[in-house]
Amino acid sequence: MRFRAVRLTALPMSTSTHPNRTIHAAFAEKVDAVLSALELEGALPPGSPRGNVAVEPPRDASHGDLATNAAMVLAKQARTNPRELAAKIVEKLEADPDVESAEIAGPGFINMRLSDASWRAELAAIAALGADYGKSALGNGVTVNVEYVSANPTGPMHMGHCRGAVVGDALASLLEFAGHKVIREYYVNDAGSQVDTLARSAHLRYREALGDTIGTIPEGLYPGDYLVPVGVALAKELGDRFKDVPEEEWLPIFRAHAVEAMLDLIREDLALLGIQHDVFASEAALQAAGKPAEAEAWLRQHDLVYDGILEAPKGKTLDDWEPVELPLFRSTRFGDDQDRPIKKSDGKWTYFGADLAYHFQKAENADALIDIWGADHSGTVKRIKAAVAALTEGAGRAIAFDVKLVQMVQLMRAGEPVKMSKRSGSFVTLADVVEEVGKDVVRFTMLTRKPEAQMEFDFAKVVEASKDNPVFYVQYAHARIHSTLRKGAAEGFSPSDEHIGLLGAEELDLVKQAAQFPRIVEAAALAREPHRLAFFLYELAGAFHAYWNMGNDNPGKRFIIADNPELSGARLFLASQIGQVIRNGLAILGVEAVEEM
RNA sequence: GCGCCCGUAGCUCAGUCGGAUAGAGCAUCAGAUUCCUAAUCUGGGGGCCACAGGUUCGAAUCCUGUCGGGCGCACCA
Repeated sequence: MRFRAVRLTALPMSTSTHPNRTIHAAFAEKVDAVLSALELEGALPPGSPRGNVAVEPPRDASHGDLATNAAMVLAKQARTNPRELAAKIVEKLEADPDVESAEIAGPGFINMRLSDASWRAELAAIAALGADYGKSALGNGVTVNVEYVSANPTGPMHMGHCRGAVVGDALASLLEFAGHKVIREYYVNDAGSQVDTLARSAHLRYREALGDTIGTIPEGLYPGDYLVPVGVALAKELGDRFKDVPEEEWLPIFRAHAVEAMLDLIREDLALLGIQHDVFASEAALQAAGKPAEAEAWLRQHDLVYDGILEAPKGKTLDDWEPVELPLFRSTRFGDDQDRPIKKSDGKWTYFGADLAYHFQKAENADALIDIWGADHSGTVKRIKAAVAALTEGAGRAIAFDVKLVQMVQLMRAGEPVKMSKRSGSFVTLADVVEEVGKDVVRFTMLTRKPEAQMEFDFAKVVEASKDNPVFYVQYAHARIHSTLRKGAAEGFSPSDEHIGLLGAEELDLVKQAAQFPRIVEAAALAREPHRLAFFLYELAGAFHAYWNMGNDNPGKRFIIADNPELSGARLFLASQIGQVIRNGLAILGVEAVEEM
């Protein structure tokens, strides 16, 4: 079976993966080398699996810079107890000039302190890599298709779409930064009954534009004003020849026009958030190209689609339920609770029937798929996972597929919920919110909670300029760094790595915190959780502000020391690199790193 | 009735493929500060990680069950 791409308007540019070795990766390799040496000496059986060996910063900084559980994980295989094995590991680690100290703690942890020189080298590495600092080769060029937003093209975007849009976009950027090729895709549901409703609503506005009195918009049609200009445009372009003719004659034409107009609206809304998709995939085009039929034929051939009758839903009474024979996909074979119809009794494809073919099409151009959905679609996750498994495994190429559910956002205004009603058309649009609070606030706020948790979005809290507001706090740190650099320049000081040997423990603590960035990027990418970056940035900003505050009481801790150009240069260099890391992180989240506030 | 997500401090939330004494902000309490590196600072108290079992050197984290909240549950999208 072979599907061709439908309207694959653009292929993503390949991201340059930048395999830079971070300090954490370098020390993980050192530990690994020690273990290999121990194998050669016979202290460890050769080929001991090391999958569970971790080298990471301990939770409690007083334990040192890095800790490893290697001795505890491998003690059993070495037929010894963890502390004894740890002693052997420690002996070898201590021989490394970059290891200041290595100690055994608790049940067999090994705590390491790294030399100041290695932290200074990491600081220099941030400067050398600049915007590339933190990039990872983790993704290994694997192409990931991230499908997000995919709102029905029946009107402008409202706040219900916003969280998924931001999370999806940040995730896409994160994966790119971590070495993946990414396709940002939007699935356009332009084949269902909703776009027919849209077409009828547009026709009404068209008649209105031609002078008909339309009165109140009938129940079941979209009442929003945004269709008025669509009607005007249609009247201008088509004249009055579709005014009094049967629906069959104008519906497809009006539908196509209206959908295109709505997509323009949506693209504008997305642009306000800084979001741009690579591909808008049309459901109608997919169907016109016969993709669902191809999928059905293939599935029937493999006994994965059959004609059957659905059982009546349990725990719910439906007055008009009657048994009907439909083509059903055997999703139960892949863990779903029920087989699912791919066609309706009128012969048209169900949403699922088309979606199944659509996912297979995506799988043809990518190695892994991610869908970002609203939590109200949680019930359909199993069936689509089943479909992807059936189609891709059947085609001999199993594809990693992940559905991320994004919970609803409760809009609040000064503690009171904002009422939204779709029926009356009084929903809060995304454009209104962005206009009121700004793109950066919307994006960052949406990323300060894990997506699967419900969240509140309070207009009042979110624009507050204080340290209680994470967006402000992080941006302020960056702005503060730049104002310091400006001030330094005005006084004749510029950042320089010449004397970074002058930086002491408190300054290096800042470096240690910033040096976590590459790890956080990888962990967030693996977990597909961009919000981890937001928390990291908040903490890094906090550490920077805390250091800054020391300068209030102790002028010797300020960045600019008038009579000490060497130290000033080194500290400004430090500040500049902290700024670089904040900038890199904010760039992934799509939030501007402002230089002034 | 079934499925998915969630349950961590008074509140809003983090918590690294299982790791050491479970963290942050708000609120509260006690101090500092009115200087300019504006849009505060330092510190304290506060926890049965919903509950009960299980897995193992070790569980907030994994598994099972119970309770509570959200979302969804014929061919809609």
